[in-house]
Amino acid sequence: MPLTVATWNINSVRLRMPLVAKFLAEHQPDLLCLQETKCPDELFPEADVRALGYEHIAFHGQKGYHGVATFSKRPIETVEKREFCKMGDSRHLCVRFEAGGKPVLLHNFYVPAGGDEPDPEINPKFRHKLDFIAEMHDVQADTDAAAASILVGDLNIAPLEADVWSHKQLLKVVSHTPVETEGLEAMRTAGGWADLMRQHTPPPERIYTWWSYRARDWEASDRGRRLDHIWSSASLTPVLRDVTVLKQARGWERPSDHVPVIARFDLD
DNA sequence: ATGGTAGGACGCCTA
Repeated sequence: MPLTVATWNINSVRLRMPLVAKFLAEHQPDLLCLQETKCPDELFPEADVRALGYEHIAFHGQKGYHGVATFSKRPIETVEKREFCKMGDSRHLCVRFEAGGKPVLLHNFYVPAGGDEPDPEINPKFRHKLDFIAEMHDVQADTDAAAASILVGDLNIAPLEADVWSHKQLLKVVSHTPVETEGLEAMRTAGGWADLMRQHTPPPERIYTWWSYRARDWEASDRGRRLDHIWSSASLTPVLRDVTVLKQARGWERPSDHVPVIARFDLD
């Protein structure tokens, strides 16, 4: 039985609990990391998640915005809920679990979207996004705290040309500007992280995990971006079996604008 | 060049 880890920006966990239930029933990942739960901790639907067979739950939420949560079939220990940029936002959650008899750290991130104007001088939200990525530099893949690390989440950046529907048309659009894409790649390599979604699907093959709500027909126009990511320490790349992007979830009833991404490892 | 949709919480911010 492979170890399976999934990530999904759910855009309100309470509204979309039926979709979470459908996804967990059909795919049964060992761990699921959600972003944009938009749910204060005291209102988190823990009982619903337990009823789906996920007994081990950690969350870091706030009212109205942001929020991350990690569900697991195996025991987890909350390691850290780190505050980035002294903003008081709930955008990170790190848990530890065991796989292959060894401890693994799992970081769940929701990186700021950054607003519309890609200029940090006039747009504080873009400044915040760049500062957030800079602060992520000290989240390292190799630490004394575990034998391996996984980092997942909505990083709100599509780093490669093959991660967007039009590289040229998105060069000045927040999520694909050079300062973001280069910043994210610099942070990823400095941290010792491997981009698992590109291990078996290298460019120029396109990968998207997000399609805007604003399109008349998201599937026909297919103007997607790869904003969601699964990274790991080098210790896990030899045991990566595959990564699946569940594109069909974008067509479910009242969907999130992001779809789940699932990585399977030959570990138990 | 613009505006398009969605969620939380109920006027407007964020994505």
